[in-house]
Formats: sequence, C-alpha cells, structure tokens
Amino acid sequence: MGRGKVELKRIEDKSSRQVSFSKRRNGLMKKSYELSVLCEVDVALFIFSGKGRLYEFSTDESMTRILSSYQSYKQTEELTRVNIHEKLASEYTDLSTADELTEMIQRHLDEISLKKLEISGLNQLERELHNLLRVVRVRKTQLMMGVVKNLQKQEMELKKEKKMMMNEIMAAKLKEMDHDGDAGAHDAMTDVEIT
Amino acid sequence: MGRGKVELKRIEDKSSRQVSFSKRRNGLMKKSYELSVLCEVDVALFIFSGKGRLYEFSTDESMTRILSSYQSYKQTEELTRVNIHEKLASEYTDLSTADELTEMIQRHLDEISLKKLEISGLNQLERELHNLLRVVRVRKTQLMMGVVKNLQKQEMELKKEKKMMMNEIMAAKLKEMDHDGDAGAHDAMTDVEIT
DNA sequence: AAACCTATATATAAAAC
DNA sequence: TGTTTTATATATAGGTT
Repeated sequence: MGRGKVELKRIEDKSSRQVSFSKRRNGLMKKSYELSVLCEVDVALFIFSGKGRLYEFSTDESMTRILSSYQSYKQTEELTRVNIHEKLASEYTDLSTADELTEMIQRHLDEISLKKLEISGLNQLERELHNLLRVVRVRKTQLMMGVVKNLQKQEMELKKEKKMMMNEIMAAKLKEMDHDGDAGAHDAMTDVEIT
Repeated sequence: MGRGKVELKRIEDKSSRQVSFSKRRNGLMKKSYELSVLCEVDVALFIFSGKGRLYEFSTDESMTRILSSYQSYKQTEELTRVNIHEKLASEYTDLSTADELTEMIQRHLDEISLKKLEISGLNQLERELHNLLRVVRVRKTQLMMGVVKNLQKQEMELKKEKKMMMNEIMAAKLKEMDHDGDAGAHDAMTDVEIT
C-alpha cells in the first residue's frame, strides 16, 4: 500500500515505525468512524503506544468511560475485598492531598532503589510497583468519585433553590388572585411545575 | 474504494449496508492486527452491531476479560480473537546492569514526583508505573534467561568432561584386554555408555 | 517530528455468480 | 446469505522539504 511492500512483522527502524504508527493509527480511526456512520454501529478503538499513551476512538462516550474505568474499579473492588491488602488500603485511603501521595510514593521508591537488583530484588520491585499502581488507581477513582459527589450536591442545591423560587412565585400568584378574585386561578396553578 | 464512491452517511439499503458492514469490519480487524504487529502496540477494537452482537479484536487478553463482564453483550460466542505473543520492549533490552536499570527508574520517578497529582497527573503516573513494571518484568526475564543459559553451558561442559573420562576408561579397558586376551572384552564395552 | 508528494498496494462497491 | 471478480477509491511506504 505504498511504494514498497511491507512484511507483517515489527518495523525495525524506529523512525519509520513511528511514522507508520502515526499514519496507520489515523487511518484506523478514520475507518472506524466510517464504519460507525455507514453501517450505524457502535465502535470503540483503543490503541496503547509503547510508551503507554492511549489513543482512542469511540462512538459512544459512556462506553469508553465504562471500559476505561473498569480497571480502576476492579482494583478498588479487589482492594476492599481481599484481606491481605487491608493494611495497604487503610494506609492510603486517608491520604487527602496529592502531596501526601507523592511523598508516600517517593518513600517507597527510595527504599526500593537502595537494594541490589538481582532476581529476588526484581521480584520485590515488581510487587512494589504493582502496589503503587494500584494505589494510584484507587486514588484516581476516589478523586473522580469526589467530583461526581460534588456535582450531585450542587445539583441538589440548585433544585432546592428552584423549588424555593417556585414557592415564591406561587405565593405571588396567589396574592394576585386575592386581588383579581377567583377567575383564572386554575390556569395560574398549572403553570407551575416542580421537578 | 470501489466502483462507486460512497457518501459518508448511513447506507440506507439494508442489504448493502450489511455487506459493507461485513467487509469493512474484516478490513478494520485486519488493519488493527497489522498496526499492532508492525508498530508493536496494543490494540483493542470493539464493534457492537445494531443487534448487540459483538465483534472484537484485541492484542491484550485483559481487554477481553473486561468485556466478559459486560452482561448486555454477553451473548458473544463466536469471537474471532487473535492472540499475539507479548513482546519485549526493545528500547529497554540493551540495559545491561542492574545499576543502569535503577538509574533509569529513578530518572522516571524524579520526573513524575515533580508534577501535580490531579486526575490527569494520576493518569500519567499510572502509565509511567505501568511502563516501569513492564521494564522490571522484561529485565527479570532477561536475567532468568541468562541463568538458564549459564546452567545449560555448565551442563554442556560437564557432559564434555564425562565423555573425556569415558574415553579414558575405555582406553584403560582396552589396555586391560591386551593383558587378559580377548575374553570378556564384549562385556567391558557394553558397560560404557556415552550420553 | 510533521506536511506534502507520488507510485504502488490494498480495500472495497458493485456486479456476477 | 456467501464467494469471486473487477474496476475504482483509498491508504500508505518511501521520498523530499
């Protein structure tokens, strides 16, 4: 599909691998989009580059959110369920600031980096990184849940305010009715709709 | 890309929409696979047909697992899944000593710890830790493979020595035979077994 | 890197089966 | 429905800038 034919195996040259990645990634996104429009289907595409960066296309935002947040959800669930990790959980759940988290991580890492990295050391390092990863994911979930909670709270308050305003309006209308007599009272009432 | 050019909108004719879906779906899967191989990246592609049928391609099994929890799309049985072997991150394979690895990790971590850990920062941190974990695992594999190689080498040397010893023994026996005459020579020979 | 340029490989729409 | 064919549209490798 170009001047030369390419074998189906890892492109060894780093530079042209990167170029190909960029081109083909865009091509894939475009085709995903076309498929979704032409055939009216939902498509979700996730591409994780070697560096762990995520490129994604999705016709359904909620699906994306569900799929990409599944991992952190699962980690959280696991964390609260398994006893072995209880201590870890309690140690981290009351971290309130990002700085505390950063410090904690650095502390762990300092410890780790002092050790000799033979196989047994690497095993430990692997475990530690795994735990850190879990902590980060839990923290992320917590933050996101916090955001959601705040939004919900705000919504509640707005609704409350709206209700109060409605009440005032109703009171005003009722006062008008006192002046105007009973005629038209019914219409005034049905205009008010509280949700 | 065919005899006629198609507008980018839902194909109204049900039949040709179905045909297009089938063709483009396969094309997308193929291209996803190619991208993953050529550029050595993880790709996950999910296509939900109008009827809720799922077509999926993924280089990463965990993605498949994510979907298996999707109750609404669970009727998926005929998944054409292509499994691809996990590959070593080539950028890291030339790390030769534990010290280099330690340094590299520390470098990454220093960078990370400088940043503010809001949600976006946590996302990056998650990626970084994931990468570090991968590096550690690759390094571990390398070390283990090194150990195996050494053991094989030692085994080879031991076998060589054994062979030489056997030869000496054979020579000694032959000498004995010269003294004793031909009787018993056959038995002596069959006792010697070179592996 | 990214953007552009072609020659060529590939994908696929429509036809035919 | 699926497969094969074929003409054409599209994607992209390997340049160049």
